[in-house]
Amino acid sequence: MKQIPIDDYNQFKKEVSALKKSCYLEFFAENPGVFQIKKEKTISKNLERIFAAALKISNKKGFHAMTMRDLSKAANLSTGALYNYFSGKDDLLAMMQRHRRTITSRVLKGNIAVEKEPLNKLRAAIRTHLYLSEAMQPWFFFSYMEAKNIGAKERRAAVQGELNTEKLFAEIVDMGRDQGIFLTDNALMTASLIKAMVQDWYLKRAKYARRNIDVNSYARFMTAFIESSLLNPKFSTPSER
Amino acid sequence: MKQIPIDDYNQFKKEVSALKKSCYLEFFAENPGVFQIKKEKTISKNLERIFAAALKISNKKGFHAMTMRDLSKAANLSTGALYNYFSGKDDLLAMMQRHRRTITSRVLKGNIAVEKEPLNKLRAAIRTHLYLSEAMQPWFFFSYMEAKNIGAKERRAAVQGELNTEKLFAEIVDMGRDQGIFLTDNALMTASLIKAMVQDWYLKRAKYARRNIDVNSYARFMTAFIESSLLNPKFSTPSER
DNA sequence: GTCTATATACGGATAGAC
DNA sequence: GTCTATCCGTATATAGAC
Repeated sequence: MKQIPIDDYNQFKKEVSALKKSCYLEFFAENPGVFQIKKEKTISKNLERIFAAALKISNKKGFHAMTMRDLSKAANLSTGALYNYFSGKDDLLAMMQRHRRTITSRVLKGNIAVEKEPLNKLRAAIRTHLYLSEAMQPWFFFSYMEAKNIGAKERRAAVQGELNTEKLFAEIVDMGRDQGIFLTDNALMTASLIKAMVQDWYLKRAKYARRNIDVNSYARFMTAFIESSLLNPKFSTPSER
Repeated sequence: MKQIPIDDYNQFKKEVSALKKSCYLEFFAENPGVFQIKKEKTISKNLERIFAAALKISNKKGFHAMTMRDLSKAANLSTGALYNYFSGKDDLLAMMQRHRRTITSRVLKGNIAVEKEPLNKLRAAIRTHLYLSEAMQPWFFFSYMEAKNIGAKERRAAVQGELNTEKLFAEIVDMGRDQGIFLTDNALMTASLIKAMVQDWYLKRAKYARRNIDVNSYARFMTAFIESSLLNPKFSTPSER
């Protein structure tokens, strides 16, 4: 997975946007016959419209409350046409969950792997997660809120995805502890708390927007707060930026 | 509001249980004519069954996906009888949201007011919030997940309730900073992060249960993590417990 | 590929007996 | 107070024309 720079949000956003599109096509290539549609161009364009509409409506009143009529109107496609892109509402939900998970996993792993020092890894992990959930906020909000409303198999995948993300954080904290840079008696619990904080960013987006706190301010504050708790004073470095 | 002790969870739980029941009766007394029911005993017993059933089903598959038939079966009342206790699904949802908010606000404010020192206030606030959301976990999970699926007026009340809770934390941090005990350059942001961490407790209950982390371990770890970040080293005290 | 029209089922709410 | 039976709107999904 190629790395996406994490010091410039605008640059990051552009690359995520490209990655999203390439994932549609990849999915299309890997699952021939799932769609009744032939042309890549058509499918890519319409999937994007469908997803955007589904996110907008679901995040306002819930996926289950969104009707196919709602969706067809917002996506500018008839209800009949929608069924060329997914086999039913459940299927649409599952597709969207998978799409978000795939992108998250790729971007996170890629960006963390680039860094070698625990402290830099931790900073990269936090900032990448924040940037990604900012660039795809409706997707993250949707995934979180609708996670329980899917079939058992898909739900297990969703839970597992969450645990994997947490594990990424935990491994970094663990490594830092082993090197004496971080002080903690429970790396996994530390990771849980960090995860809670990064999730708050996309779950309470409106609140932070009202207070004029953008993703960079949030990243700076959160990082400083965590490092102030976690860093071994013996190794203290000037704080980031 | 009388204080509920926060060093013993079992004791706490018992008192919250009593408070819950008294809130039903209070609501009943304050709104004569809302219910078609006459006897306090009947209404209290059935409301409890209805709420319990609604929480169980909604938290599994979402309030909107729960049908009146589901609810009637789980509550052991016919669909017709249910309408003696609320005027429709929307009304039920709103009632439940209000009930949770009322209790939260009373208990939190009461327990914080007892303490005078910022550090003790902070510890009381965190532990009370954790204990309360533990004793009423299904209620808190429900309120969070269904907050967006209600009418505009009720939603404003829900958002305001959240902000009030956050403000309780922020005021404590502010006071501590003024007294030189806490080090922070943004009390409100600190409160937001603390709130994100206490919320994680009731949102990811299953995860922590699987790891054998109970509410007391969580409280200890979280408190230690925050204090390690926030406390002015000049004033450092031996950590709690 | 997309549309309109429609089959079919399901859910909220009420009527009226007991 | 609670039940059963039922009305009626609405939702998903499909059929078939273009």
